[in-house]
Formats: sequence, structure tokens, C-alpha cells
Amino acid sequence: MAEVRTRGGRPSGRVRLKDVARLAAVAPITVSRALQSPGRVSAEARLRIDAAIAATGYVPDLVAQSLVSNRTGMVGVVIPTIVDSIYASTIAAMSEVLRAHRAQLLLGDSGYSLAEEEAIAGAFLARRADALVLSTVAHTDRLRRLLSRAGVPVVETGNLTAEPIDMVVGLSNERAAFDMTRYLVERGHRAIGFIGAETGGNPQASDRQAGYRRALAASGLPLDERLVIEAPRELDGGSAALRTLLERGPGLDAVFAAGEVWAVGALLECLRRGVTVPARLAIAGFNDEMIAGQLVPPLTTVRIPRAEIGRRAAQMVVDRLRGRAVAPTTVDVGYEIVRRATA
Amino acid sequence: MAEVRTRGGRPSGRVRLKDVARLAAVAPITVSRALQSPGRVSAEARLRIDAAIAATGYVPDLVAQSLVSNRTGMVGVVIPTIVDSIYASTIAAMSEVLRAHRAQLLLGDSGYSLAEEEAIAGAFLARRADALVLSTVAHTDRLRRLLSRAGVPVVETGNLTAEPIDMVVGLSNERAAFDMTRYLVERGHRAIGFIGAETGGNPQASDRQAGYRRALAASGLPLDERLVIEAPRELDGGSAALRTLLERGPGLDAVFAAGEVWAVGALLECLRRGVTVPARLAIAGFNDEMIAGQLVPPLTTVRIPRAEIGRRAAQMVVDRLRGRAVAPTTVDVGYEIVRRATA
DNA sequence: TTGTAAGCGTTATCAA
DNA sequence: TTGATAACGCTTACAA
Repeated sequence: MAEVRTRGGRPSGRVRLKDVARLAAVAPITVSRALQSPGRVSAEARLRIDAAIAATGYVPDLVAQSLVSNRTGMVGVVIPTIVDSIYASTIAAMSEVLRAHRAQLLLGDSGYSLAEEEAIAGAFLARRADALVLSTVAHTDRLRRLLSRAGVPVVETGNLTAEPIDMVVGLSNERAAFDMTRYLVERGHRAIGFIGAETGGNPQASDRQAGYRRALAASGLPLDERLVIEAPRELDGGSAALRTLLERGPGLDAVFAAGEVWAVGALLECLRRGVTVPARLAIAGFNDEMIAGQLVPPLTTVRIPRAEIGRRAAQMVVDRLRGRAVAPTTVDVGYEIVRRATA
Repeated sequence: MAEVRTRGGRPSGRVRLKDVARLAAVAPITVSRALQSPGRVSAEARLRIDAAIAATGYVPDLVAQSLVSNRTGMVGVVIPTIVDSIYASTIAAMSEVLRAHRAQLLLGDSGYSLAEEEAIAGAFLARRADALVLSTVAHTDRLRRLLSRAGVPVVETGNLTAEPIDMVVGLSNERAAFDMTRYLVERGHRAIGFIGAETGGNPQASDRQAGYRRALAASGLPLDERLVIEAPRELDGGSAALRTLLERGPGLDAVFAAGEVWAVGALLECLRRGVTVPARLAIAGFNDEMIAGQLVPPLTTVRIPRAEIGRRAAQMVVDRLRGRAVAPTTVDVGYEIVRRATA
């Protein structure tokens, strides 16, 4: 086997356009045209080319196509965490829309770290992702600069913002939390505890807490800071938070958990401790995920259209990449208070 | 602005190596070297180059690098579904290992369809993914041919197989199901129902059912086909299956649900119908996910090291890509019977 | 309808 | 240590 000496990149070993062309006795460009716009190639040539493609098992090299077209057909998506099921349905919906348009999803999880988000998004840009989808609306300044310099379409998801980078699909977490808290007040609850995530660099978390605070104020209820708990995002976090709340607030009659992990964790803790729900303590959750609706008793919660967020975000990306104008650039997908048994 | 006429691909508008080189007054190749192996460039040149990179905000183009190096640094992963949380921890672990080695995960979900799996894997190969990770060990013949022709490293995950395509990380679902069923028998149960997925083209599902059947036979217990239920992968599927089982088997004293959705669905249905668990009916699950361990009563189940599967699979891929020999090529990560309250 | 030449942004090879 | 040249696999612009 005489190794052919070459300069530059080494041959890949795969079947190339050139090989197909040789077999079909046409120029490479003709094969290219047969694939891209078959109408511009004679029927005979097309037949020979199709046969050659079938015979060789040729698969076009998207890397080479990307280099010349400046399009990779890849959309980078950064989520805070893969493990938490919250984002699964969003990702699934995005993936489906993208695949329908022959685009591919690049996934990265930031672990709720803005620095990681920046690093991942940077890697996506280095790979020339055609567009980026980010979770939440808080980002490092460097990432904002990077994005504006790159000029790629960006969709922020989850929370609405007054100053979007580009496009936004989300909802007002503040209003949703406000409404749910008001609902508890209307049901006659007066001492309402709160469980949520740490608010630092997480607008979704801080907005929900802010909504809770505003609702209490609007209802003329006192706010007891000791009843506002920031917990780790685990079932145990919810259980532990509930124990703390019961200790601190003897008169506690309701808990608003701004995430299903905490709500379910708190509910299960109540079952274990014999605290009757909702008779002695009402519980409200957020997200309507996991088995919220199937628990005994089923959980009252805020439903967010996760799949729709993914679908719309992907659709906006696709539209923009097709050169279509996207309007409006901010989409409010809303939310819904789901009244079940726990509150 | 005199538009420069070019042939071939249009310029991308981003800062190129060439731009940095001009600014640093060196040849492009020198900039390349400064980035790839700084030791091969003089200190002065390096300083000027670093300054030029900082000034321009240059980011290397991985698409161009991929074309010449024949490496994309991307690993394609096909899972049956993103929505089911089963795969989340596997994906998260893989993603972490890959990122540590500057590789990127390409994700696609097949919806449990072998044809879709083939299509997605094909798309990954067109993008020149450096390696592929597949779920389960059943694939279309065309995919097998495609993979062998492409010659990329492949890791199959989830189930062990006697005839791997290349590498495998998994466990014997048959033995796991056998052991769990035996455990139920040892606890004195005689009429044991089974809930699982449709077995067509899903070795994981058929192996679990086979393990259940073998355990009954080995225990000298009769097998009642009417107590073997294939249900849709939803909580409701588990609830409905349980109702069916209770109707069909008046003497039913245990249920083995070969997946947590069904186990949890069945357990919740018992709570709703006042069927005491485990006093009147024992329930065993599979996967130890969702809130299995936190339910009241907590679920007896089979634990699978999902994260380890992801970690090992990614590590095998990385090792292979680094040219290291991977041995053994089949890794059995095992399983564990977790004895909790429901059985 | 088909083909030629050039170029996408980078790196391997060889020469200085 | 640095640089000129060609090549990775493909498509655009132009010509025939």
C-alpha cells in the first residue's frame, strides 16, 4: 500500500464527493448540485450519480459544508441542570422542532453557575453554533459582550425580562408567585411560609420570592423573615425546610414552595409526621412536575407550559435562521394555577 | 465600502487567524503554533500574538480545525427519551466527563424507535461525530452496517449483550429481574404479577420480563400469562395495570413493576383504593428513581448505577479517542436490590 | 446543463 | 524559530 504523501489535512478515509463524481463520470460540482438542487442536473446524470451514491454509501460531510456555508445547523442550548426533570420536556420539545428542520441540538448544563454558562456558550460559539438558547435572563457581562460580538440569534427562556439580549420566551415568575400566594390568602391562610432556591444570580428564584413578598404586603399580612427559607434543590431540602418552618411558626397554616421538589418533599414530610394536609397545613407548589398531580393528596401548584417554551424558542430560532422576521421578540407563555387538594 | 468579490465560500465576518497574524506581524501559521504549542514560538512573538488575540477577541474556528484534523470533538448520544428522567443522570455524568476533555455532547432522542435511532445516528455520522453512544443493544441492520463502515468507536449502554458492536457498559437486566422476583418469592409471595414495557425491539424490557419468568419457573411457581402486563410508560399505566391485576388475580399478593413509573403508579393506586402495602400487596420496582425512596411507604426496588454508566461510557470513548487501548470492552456495572418497606 | 477555478479557516509538510 | 505552500471536502462565481 503506497501511502500517498499529502500536505495539509490528512484524508479522512471516508467516501468523498469526488469519489462519487469519478464513479458517475461527472465533475464533483455536478454531484453537489444533484444533491442540493436536483432540478439543475440532467436526468441521466442524476441516475448515474444516485447509483454511485448508493454503491459507495456516500454521506455528505457536514463539517465541510459548514465551513463554506457558514452554517453548522447546530443550536446550542444551556440549561442549569440536566438531572432536575424540569428542563426535560423543554429540551424534548426543542429537539423535536429542530430535528424537523434538520438542525441539531448541542446541550450543556451550567450547574446554575453563570461562569459555567459563559464557558459553555463560548464553546458553542467556537463550534459556530447558528444560535443559542439560554435559561433565565441573568448572564455575565462577558457573555453579553461575546454574544453581541458574535451576532448570533439568542433566545432567553424561563423568565421575562425588560432588557432581553435578543428574543425571550417565558413568563412572569413574579406574578405567578404573587397569584399563588394571593390564592392562599383568599383561602383564609394568614401565616404562610415560603421555600425557594437561593436567589443569587437566579432571577427565576428571586422573582418568585419577590412575588410572595408583594402578595403578603398587598394583603396587609406581616412578613416574617424567619418563614422565608432558601433550601437546596432536593426532596430532603423540602422536608428539612418544612421541619424548620413548623418549629419557627407555631401558627403556620400554609406553605408556598416555589418549586416541586420542595413541595413534594414538604408534603411527604407531613405524611410522615402525621400533619394533615390541607386540614392543618396547606401546601402549594410550583411547576406541576414529577408526580404532583398523582400524590395523595394531589398537589395544588402553578403549571408552566414547559414544552411550549421549548417549541416556541426553537421555532423562533428556526424562523430567524431562515431569514424570517420574528415578531414579537418577547413571548409570554403564561402560567396557570392548578387547584387540587393540598390548598 | 468596496465589496471584495470572492469565489467559493463567503467570508464569515468573524475574526480569523489571519487577522490576528496581520496585527501581530507574523505569519498565520505562527499564530496557530502559538495556540497549539506555545513552546515552539519565541517569547516576543507570543507576546505580540497574545495582545492581538486579546485586542481582536479572536476565537479559533473549530469547524475549520475539524476539517483538517478529522476530529470534531463531538460525541453523539442517542437515548430513547429525554422526558423520562431515567436517562438524565447518565447524560449528566457523560456530559461532565466529556466537558473535562473538551468534547461536546450531541443529543438525540429516538422515542424508543429503532428507525429513529438509525436516522439520528446517521445524522451524527454526517456531522462527523468522533464517537457514538447508543442506548440498549438492539439496532437496525442498516445502522450496524453504517457504524462498521464509519469505523467510529461505539458504546452501547444499559444492557449487556453477547455480540457488542464495539464496547458495552451495562448490566444484566435479566439477572436483576430474576433476583428481585426471587426475593419476592423468598418473602413468601406466591401470586406475583408483572408490569413492564412492550418487549418488541427493547432488550431491556424483554430481559426483565424473561428474568421474572425464569424466577417463577425456578421457584416452581405457575406462570399466569394474564398477570403479565405490558403498559404504557406513564404513572397512569401503572395505576391501570394494577387495577387489571387486582381484577384478574383475586389471590394476588405481590407485583413486580419493571420500571419506577409503573411501581409508583401502582403504589399510588393502592393508596387511593385502600389496598395496604405491603400487608395485603407487596410492590417491587426497578431503577430507584423519581421519589421511590421517599414515598410512604418507601419503595423496594432495583438500583442501577445510572451515573456510573454515563461516566464509564464517556471515559471509554475518551480513552479510545486518545488512542489508548480500552480493556475490557464490556463493563458490567451491576445492580443492587434495595430493600425498603413495600416488599 | 456542465465544468473550472477559487475560496471557506485552519494545520501538516517542507524549506529556509 | 519562522514562513510558503498545499490540503481537509465542499460550494460559489463565472465561463462554456
